Amino acid sequence: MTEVDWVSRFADEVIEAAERRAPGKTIVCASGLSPSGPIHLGNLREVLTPHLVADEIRRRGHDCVHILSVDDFDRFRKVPAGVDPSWSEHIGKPLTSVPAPPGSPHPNWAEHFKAPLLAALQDLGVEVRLISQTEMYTSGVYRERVLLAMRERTRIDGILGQYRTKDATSDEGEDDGLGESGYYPYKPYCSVCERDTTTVTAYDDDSTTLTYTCACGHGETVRLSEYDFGKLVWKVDWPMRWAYEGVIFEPSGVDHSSPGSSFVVGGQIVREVFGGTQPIGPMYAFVGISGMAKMSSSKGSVPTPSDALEIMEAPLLRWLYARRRPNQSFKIAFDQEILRLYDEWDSLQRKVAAGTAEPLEAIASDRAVRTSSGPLPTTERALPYRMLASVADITTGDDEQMLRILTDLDPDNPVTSLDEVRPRLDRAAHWTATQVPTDQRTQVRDEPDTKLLESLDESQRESLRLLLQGLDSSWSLERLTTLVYSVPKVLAGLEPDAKPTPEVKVAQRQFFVLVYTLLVGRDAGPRLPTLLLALGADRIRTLLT
RNA sequence: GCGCCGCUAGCUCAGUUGGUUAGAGCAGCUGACUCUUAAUCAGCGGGUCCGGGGUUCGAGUCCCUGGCGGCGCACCA
Repeated sequence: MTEVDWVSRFADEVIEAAERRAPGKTIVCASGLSPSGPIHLGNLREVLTPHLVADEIRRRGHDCVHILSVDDFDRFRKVPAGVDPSWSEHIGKPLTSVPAPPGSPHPNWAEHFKAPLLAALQDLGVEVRLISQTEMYTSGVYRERVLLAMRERTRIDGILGQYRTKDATSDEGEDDGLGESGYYPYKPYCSVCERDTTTVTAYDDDSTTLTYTCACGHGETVRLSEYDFGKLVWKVDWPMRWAYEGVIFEPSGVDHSSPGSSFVVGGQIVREVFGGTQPIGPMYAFVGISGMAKMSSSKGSVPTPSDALEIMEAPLLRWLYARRRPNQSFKIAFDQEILRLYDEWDSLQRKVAAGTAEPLEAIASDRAVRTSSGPLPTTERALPYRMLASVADITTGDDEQMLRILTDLDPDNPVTSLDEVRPRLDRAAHWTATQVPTDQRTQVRDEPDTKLLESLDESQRESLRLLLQGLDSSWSLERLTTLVYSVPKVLAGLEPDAKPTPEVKVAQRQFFVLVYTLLVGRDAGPRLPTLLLALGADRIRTLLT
């Protein structure tokens, strides 16, 4: 078969471009993230898209590195809701110079948001070479490029000018050489207050002396060839890094698709100023969330990769990103949809095992379950997520009870330890506990429904009596199953193991509804024998009499 | 105003360089099942491929033009 997915197509393109641009050298795929706040599932696409492509390139035997640039040298822009307003004094400082939010174990703001992402990436099997922009700038490795950009500032200003649309006539005055109003692609952080509330007032190419004033009152003249506390403005910074790292592939969000956006402008700057080439850069669409029980967006609590990994296993999350082309938006299920999603995944795994999966499906599955370094951890015994969620629901996640129920499930091949069904069980339990609305949780009644009990007719009472009578001698999942189905038969005068007539079937339904109503206050619930087993005989007696 | 993306079955999406009767999963319907992991299995029905033009022997696919929806941009990173 010659079916190819989007990952493979990009890999073709990247390998070809790499051979043209830098034959024999390690292929560079790149991602960039700003740790200015929680790194959410949309940002994950910035990492997973190059990851999948890089992984495919490696699978084909090429040298390939995936770099992850962390823009931790960006300025702290605003204090998010929920953080002490006093943090506003840090606005303008590099993210690595801002203290982490209160209570965080991390040394600074950037670390605080970066750490959980790195943990998630590890779980996802994503291997990257981390690059801290703070380290890069302050260690001076970009120095030559910074000086180059300053020397070329007029050219850069001209390029940027081509994309400026706002009343170009008003304050336009050929101000190229005029110190104060001149354009500088570099912004120093103030050496006293650490903020970027600075203005460059003079620069001399030969001596590289740069004079700036800061809103804090400080002002000084430094030698840019020695001063490393500052950075290129974003639209110049990005192309500079493309050239520096030799990036061949780096996607970007759709917000970079506008005219005059950094990706478009960057393409011109990297060519004309840095003598580099623009990477292949698909735009990826946004990732939405379905469900996410009542998380008010005003609180700014958008789900992160770590949040997703608490309710689903890593291969499943990888699958979601791998099976859709980058330009398609998709949603990640935090609501009931996840049950369907897991069903679909399990069914796909069965098809793959049987060799009956569609080629494209099989490819997506393969990208989800392994990387070029090997397979991702899986659950040894992949019981249906739906069932695990149910078991967690009625036992409220109690290990002992869950094990008992799971053990009784299949007596011929019993679950002997919860570890067999982990980590999937933990994901399902966590989902049940955190995402299922309380009105959909199984809520076992505290008190008997006396009103309903009193209104029952004689045959209904008799059915309950028969059930209670048989409880003790039927205390296993299988025997309880037999018991609950036999009650209506006996009531109809048939043998307990008689073949059910249509009338009996109707009676069974009604009986089940009655028991469900009395136990959980609804007309349906987890499979009845399972529910009974979970509740225990005493509780059942209390509620049914 | 400008730009990017999307529009195919009730829903979520496949549909390869244009090529026979447009596919899948879920949902739905029907049936099976001494009988239910909030099931399972088998089968069935279901589409003006957003509208309108054009190119072509042939268009879901290419071009133009409207519409609707999402996202973004205007010297911010």
